[in-house]
Amino acid sequence: MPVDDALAQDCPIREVLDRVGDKWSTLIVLRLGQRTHRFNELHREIDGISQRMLTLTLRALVRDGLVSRTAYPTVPPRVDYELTELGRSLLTPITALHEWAVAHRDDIRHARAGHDQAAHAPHAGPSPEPLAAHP
Amino acid sequence: MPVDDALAQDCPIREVLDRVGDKWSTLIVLRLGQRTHRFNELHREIDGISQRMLTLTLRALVRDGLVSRTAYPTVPPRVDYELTELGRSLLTPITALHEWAVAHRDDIRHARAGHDQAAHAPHAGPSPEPLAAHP
DNA sequence: CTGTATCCCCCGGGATACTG
DNA sequence: CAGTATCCCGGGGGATACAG
Repeated sequence: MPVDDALAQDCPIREVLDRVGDKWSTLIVLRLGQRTHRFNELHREIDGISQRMLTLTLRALVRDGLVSRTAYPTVPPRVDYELTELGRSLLTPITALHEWAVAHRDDIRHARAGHDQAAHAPHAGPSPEPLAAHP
Repeated sequence: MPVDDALAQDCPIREVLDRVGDKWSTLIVLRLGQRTHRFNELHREIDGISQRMLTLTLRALVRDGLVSRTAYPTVPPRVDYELTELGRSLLTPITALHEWAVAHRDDIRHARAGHDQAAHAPHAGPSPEPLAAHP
């Protein structure tokens, strides 16, 4: 499929990005990629997530068929969340993304540092502006 | 590298997700993966993006060393944006993500439809609740 | 053409309290 | 334990106008 289609307005990648895009979904999927988790396990392990967002994000993931929810009618209640096969298949690309992040984190750090320093420097731009006239 | 590290609080994937996460960055990178673009070309081709967000997102991408900006001091001005090598390397994982999206868009659609229908159905859940007592 | 500067609204999402 | 229900604030981001 041509990439152009992916860039059209109603393209599928937008839907996916709306899921992968929010950090919580991705972090949850990565966690569940390790093993099945209970609600509070996720709550404890994913630092900074609020109960509300954990609930909402899990609901969305279940709705999209990426995560399965199993409730045991015991007291106290127990609910297990685990990746579906679809969810596990998503693990592949987001793991690739994760690996890229790890491999290039320093590149980004350096780029930022260099860029910020250039901005604060007194003057004399690092790159001589290209000169040209265009039609 | 163990995935656990990626799930720690200050993990690199969070930084990356903050970039890839917002839909605009990814769409811009995909566009620039095709070819160099001028400002207004991106503005026209990326449906729905505001001038403000295009500017801000491009600035962030340049700052992170993913995109290079070349301004020609002509009148009218002309500015070219293109992926750096780092940017092109990012293209690989997000293309993988894109391909996943294309391959599984229907799966998600169906999952959603099924889930929503089950919610609206009069009664009789589709999956018989598992019964068990746990320690 | 390529931005910058403002205004301003909306809602994402945190904090807190309550329930089955 | 596993959620729901409310309140409420900040800032993300659109619309618009202006500038080099």
